[in-house]
Amino acid sequence: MTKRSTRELIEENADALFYQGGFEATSFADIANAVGISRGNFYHHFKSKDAILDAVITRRLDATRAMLEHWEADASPEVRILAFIQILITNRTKIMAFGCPVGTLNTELSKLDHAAQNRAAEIFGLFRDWLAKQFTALGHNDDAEALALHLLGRSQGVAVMASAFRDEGFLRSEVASLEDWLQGLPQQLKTQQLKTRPRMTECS
Amino acid sequence: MTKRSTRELIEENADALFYQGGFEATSFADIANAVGISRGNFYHHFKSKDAILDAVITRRLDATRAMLEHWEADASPEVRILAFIQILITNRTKIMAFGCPVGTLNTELSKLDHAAQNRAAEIFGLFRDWLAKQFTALGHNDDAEALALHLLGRSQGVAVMASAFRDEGFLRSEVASLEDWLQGLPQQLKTQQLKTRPRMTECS
DNA sequence: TATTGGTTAGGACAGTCGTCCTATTGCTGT
DNA sequence: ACAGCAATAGGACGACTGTCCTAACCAATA
Repeated sequence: MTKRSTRELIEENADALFYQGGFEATSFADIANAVGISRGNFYHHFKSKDAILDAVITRRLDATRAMLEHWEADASPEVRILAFIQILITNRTKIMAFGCPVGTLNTELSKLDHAAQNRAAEIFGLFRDWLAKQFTALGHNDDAEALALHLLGRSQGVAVMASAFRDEGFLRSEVASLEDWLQGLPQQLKTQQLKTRPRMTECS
Repeated sequence: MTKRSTRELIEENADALFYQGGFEATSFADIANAVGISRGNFYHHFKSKDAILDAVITRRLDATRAMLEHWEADASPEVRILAFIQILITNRTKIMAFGCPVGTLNTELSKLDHAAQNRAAEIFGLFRDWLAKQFTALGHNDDAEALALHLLGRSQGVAVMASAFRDEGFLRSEVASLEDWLQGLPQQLKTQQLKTRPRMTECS
């Protein structure tokens, strides 16, 4: 395994701690303790708490770009959008415990009136633009961005409610509903029909 | 105007500050300063920060019950559910700045692993049960609760995204989409047809 | 070997946090 | 008028915060 630098270790641990406990509630001491270094050493790599937040957001932006690029290898726009929807299932345990990393960070930074909130929203922007591209490929010329935002919003709602109630059944039910919603969209240029599969009870 | 007691003033200010800045980021000094009293006086009324959080949650539970009871005066279940959807419009400015008070509090308390998160989720529970009652009145015997949770989740997603992007157009578009979703539901026992009205561009 | 410069540790700093204590004020009932 | 008690003010407390400083280490180079 590649040995990661101290700076990378700090970013990794800060990323996880900000997700699990929130930015404000996570202290320098928490991060330094998780990495196993002194606060002085920490300060040698990041000169302020905002600097580490900035690095974490950059890290998440990069990770998101890489994930979206990876999904581009999928056969059709439908399958790519389904890959997005499926992350709710893949990350369900963490989502039920801590919510969506993107949504909760934006929510917190909004309340703190933090300057980095705009950069955090860019992560949403990446998903929005990528999803809009997929919907455009499905023939939605005028409403591709609206569809992308709608899907993003639905996902965020699922994360918030599943976290508040710790309700995996609700999460799975809403994912099934989203998949049906995608399948039911009018698709002018649709080239490939998804095979139908059994679904859970749904409500829309 | 009725003169409010110091305790009520504390609860009011703490409620607003917890909403606007978050629970963790709001200090005793912030609240005492907003009310205009000393920290010592504050501690005479609430012996810990958890105690004031508990009072704020109780306050929100009571306010929610009162609001739901008030909506019961509306003519039909459809109109009552529409009243719920319309709070996104009514509170749009605050929602775009601070998100949904219920959702953001639950999100924060989840991350803090705070014992009061269960009580905070009860506020969602009030909405869920009330909405389920309305859907049941519309003839949805089996899926009333699923419909209620779906609508709650949709609303939460709207709040998160509208707050992240400060996008009022998205908020209004999603509200219109929700109204159409409600109107398009199969309603076995529907007694009154809503009059159609012009809608914004929507995406589902 | 001597020097350099990046890395690390650990403590100092002022400020703030939630909490607690004491003294004083002000009202109420007798 | 006086006793009693709630309400209020203000400061002390230890712990923790983000920040900064200095000294030691360690590897590479001259």
